[in-house]
Amino acid sequence: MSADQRRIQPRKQPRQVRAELTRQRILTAAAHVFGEHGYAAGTTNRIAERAGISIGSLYQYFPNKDAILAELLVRHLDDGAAIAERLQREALPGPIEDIFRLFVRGAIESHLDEPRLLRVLLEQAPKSTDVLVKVERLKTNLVGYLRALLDGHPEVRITDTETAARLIVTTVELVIHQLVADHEPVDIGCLETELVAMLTRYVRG
Amino acid sequence: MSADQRRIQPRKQPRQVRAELTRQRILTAAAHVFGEHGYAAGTTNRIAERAGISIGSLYQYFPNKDAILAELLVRHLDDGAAIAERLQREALPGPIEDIFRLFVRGAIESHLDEPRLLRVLLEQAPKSTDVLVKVERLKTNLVGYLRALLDGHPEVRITDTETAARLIVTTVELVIHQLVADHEPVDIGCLETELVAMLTRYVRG
DNA sequence: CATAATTATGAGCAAATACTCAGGTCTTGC
DNA sequence: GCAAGACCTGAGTATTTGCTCATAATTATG
Repeated sequence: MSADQRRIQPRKQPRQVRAELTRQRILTAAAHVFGEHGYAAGTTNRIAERAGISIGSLYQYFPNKDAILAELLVRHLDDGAAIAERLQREALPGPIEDIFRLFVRGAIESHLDEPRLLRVLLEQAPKSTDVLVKVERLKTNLVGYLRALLDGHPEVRITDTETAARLIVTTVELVIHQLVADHEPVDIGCLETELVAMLTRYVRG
Repeated sequence: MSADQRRIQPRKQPRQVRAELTRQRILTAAAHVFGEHGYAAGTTNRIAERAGISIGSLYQYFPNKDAILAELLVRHLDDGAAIAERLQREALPGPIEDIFRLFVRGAIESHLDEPRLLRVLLEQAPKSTDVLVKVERLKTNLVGYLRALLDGHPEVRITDTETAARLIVTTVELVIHQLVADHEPVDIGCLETELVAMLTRYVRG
């Protein structure tokens, strides 16, 4: 397939309005197609067709197929980072349970639309170093914040806060991915309640 | 790509010893190649090359590429089912913490070798109805067993045992998949300890 | 209105790859 | 030792698909 991706800028910059519009149409179509067919079967021609443009136009805005999915992933990561930042401002000192609830809600919130695409993003996304760094940065940020929280909160009775923070972040992320994108419809409310309960009782010892 | 898979039996049956040997060599090679390159880039020619046989021989034992991965998945599922069955016999009435530890250890145990392949299996495996049924059956079995355990154990103080059982099974499965196949080496011992602690405190209320 | 710049088109190329088949080699059974 | 069947071979086929490029259409500029 491909692994190079040496051409970063497929063209200089979109300068007209219709150009930016076409770009958006491509990304929207790609989100649908990748979510529907997966990455391998989500062909560029299909994306162009769904976007209502020609295949040539598509390649004027993206250097290759990987770049399209990477762009979608970057957008999702930026959304996640924004939510995480918001949470870190909102979460005033209070019961650890409330903080966890905010945390879990934020995670659920950012995965409600387009769960199928999300799955593709995280499972089959081409692992360009550029994007991987961004993923790692977001995760490290979350883990660091959570660890500081665990260290400073009076309710918390845990020694290995490093491992605990990682476990919590990983658990929330994965469980939500799984259950939101799952075939069997799970009640989101129940899930939230139980997940928060699990985390709370865990850290309170 | 492919989605048919109408030819189930590529040939009647292996009747000589070398035939069965070749079959094994193909599966072993496929496990390596899929684990190394992923499903899409794990070409049948590469598998044949690694197995030291010709591409024609490969297609005498498997009707198509999907079938090879499906066979690997079925084997892993059978292993998992065997371990689960063993656990359900071993786990005598005792502290819930000990039971969870056995549970977690069993899960880790069955994912230690070939973690990369495991990832491919679960993320990119072709979802033939046949295999999906087997996955669902194993999961339902585990959830049912765990729910009965939660319902009957004196230490447990949880009302929604159905959701709890699902949450626990999902969490253990996903966290272990993630951390075992992860790039960053996480201490398995720490992980086991914390995971068991989390589950135990969760169900004890 | 004329010229240049930007954007759009889509037939077709090159490469990759799942899979076939005609014809070999090895094993078995008598 | 000799057929008959089981097993193996690998060059080649058919198809898919990411992507290019020559050309056309549209928009900006002066």
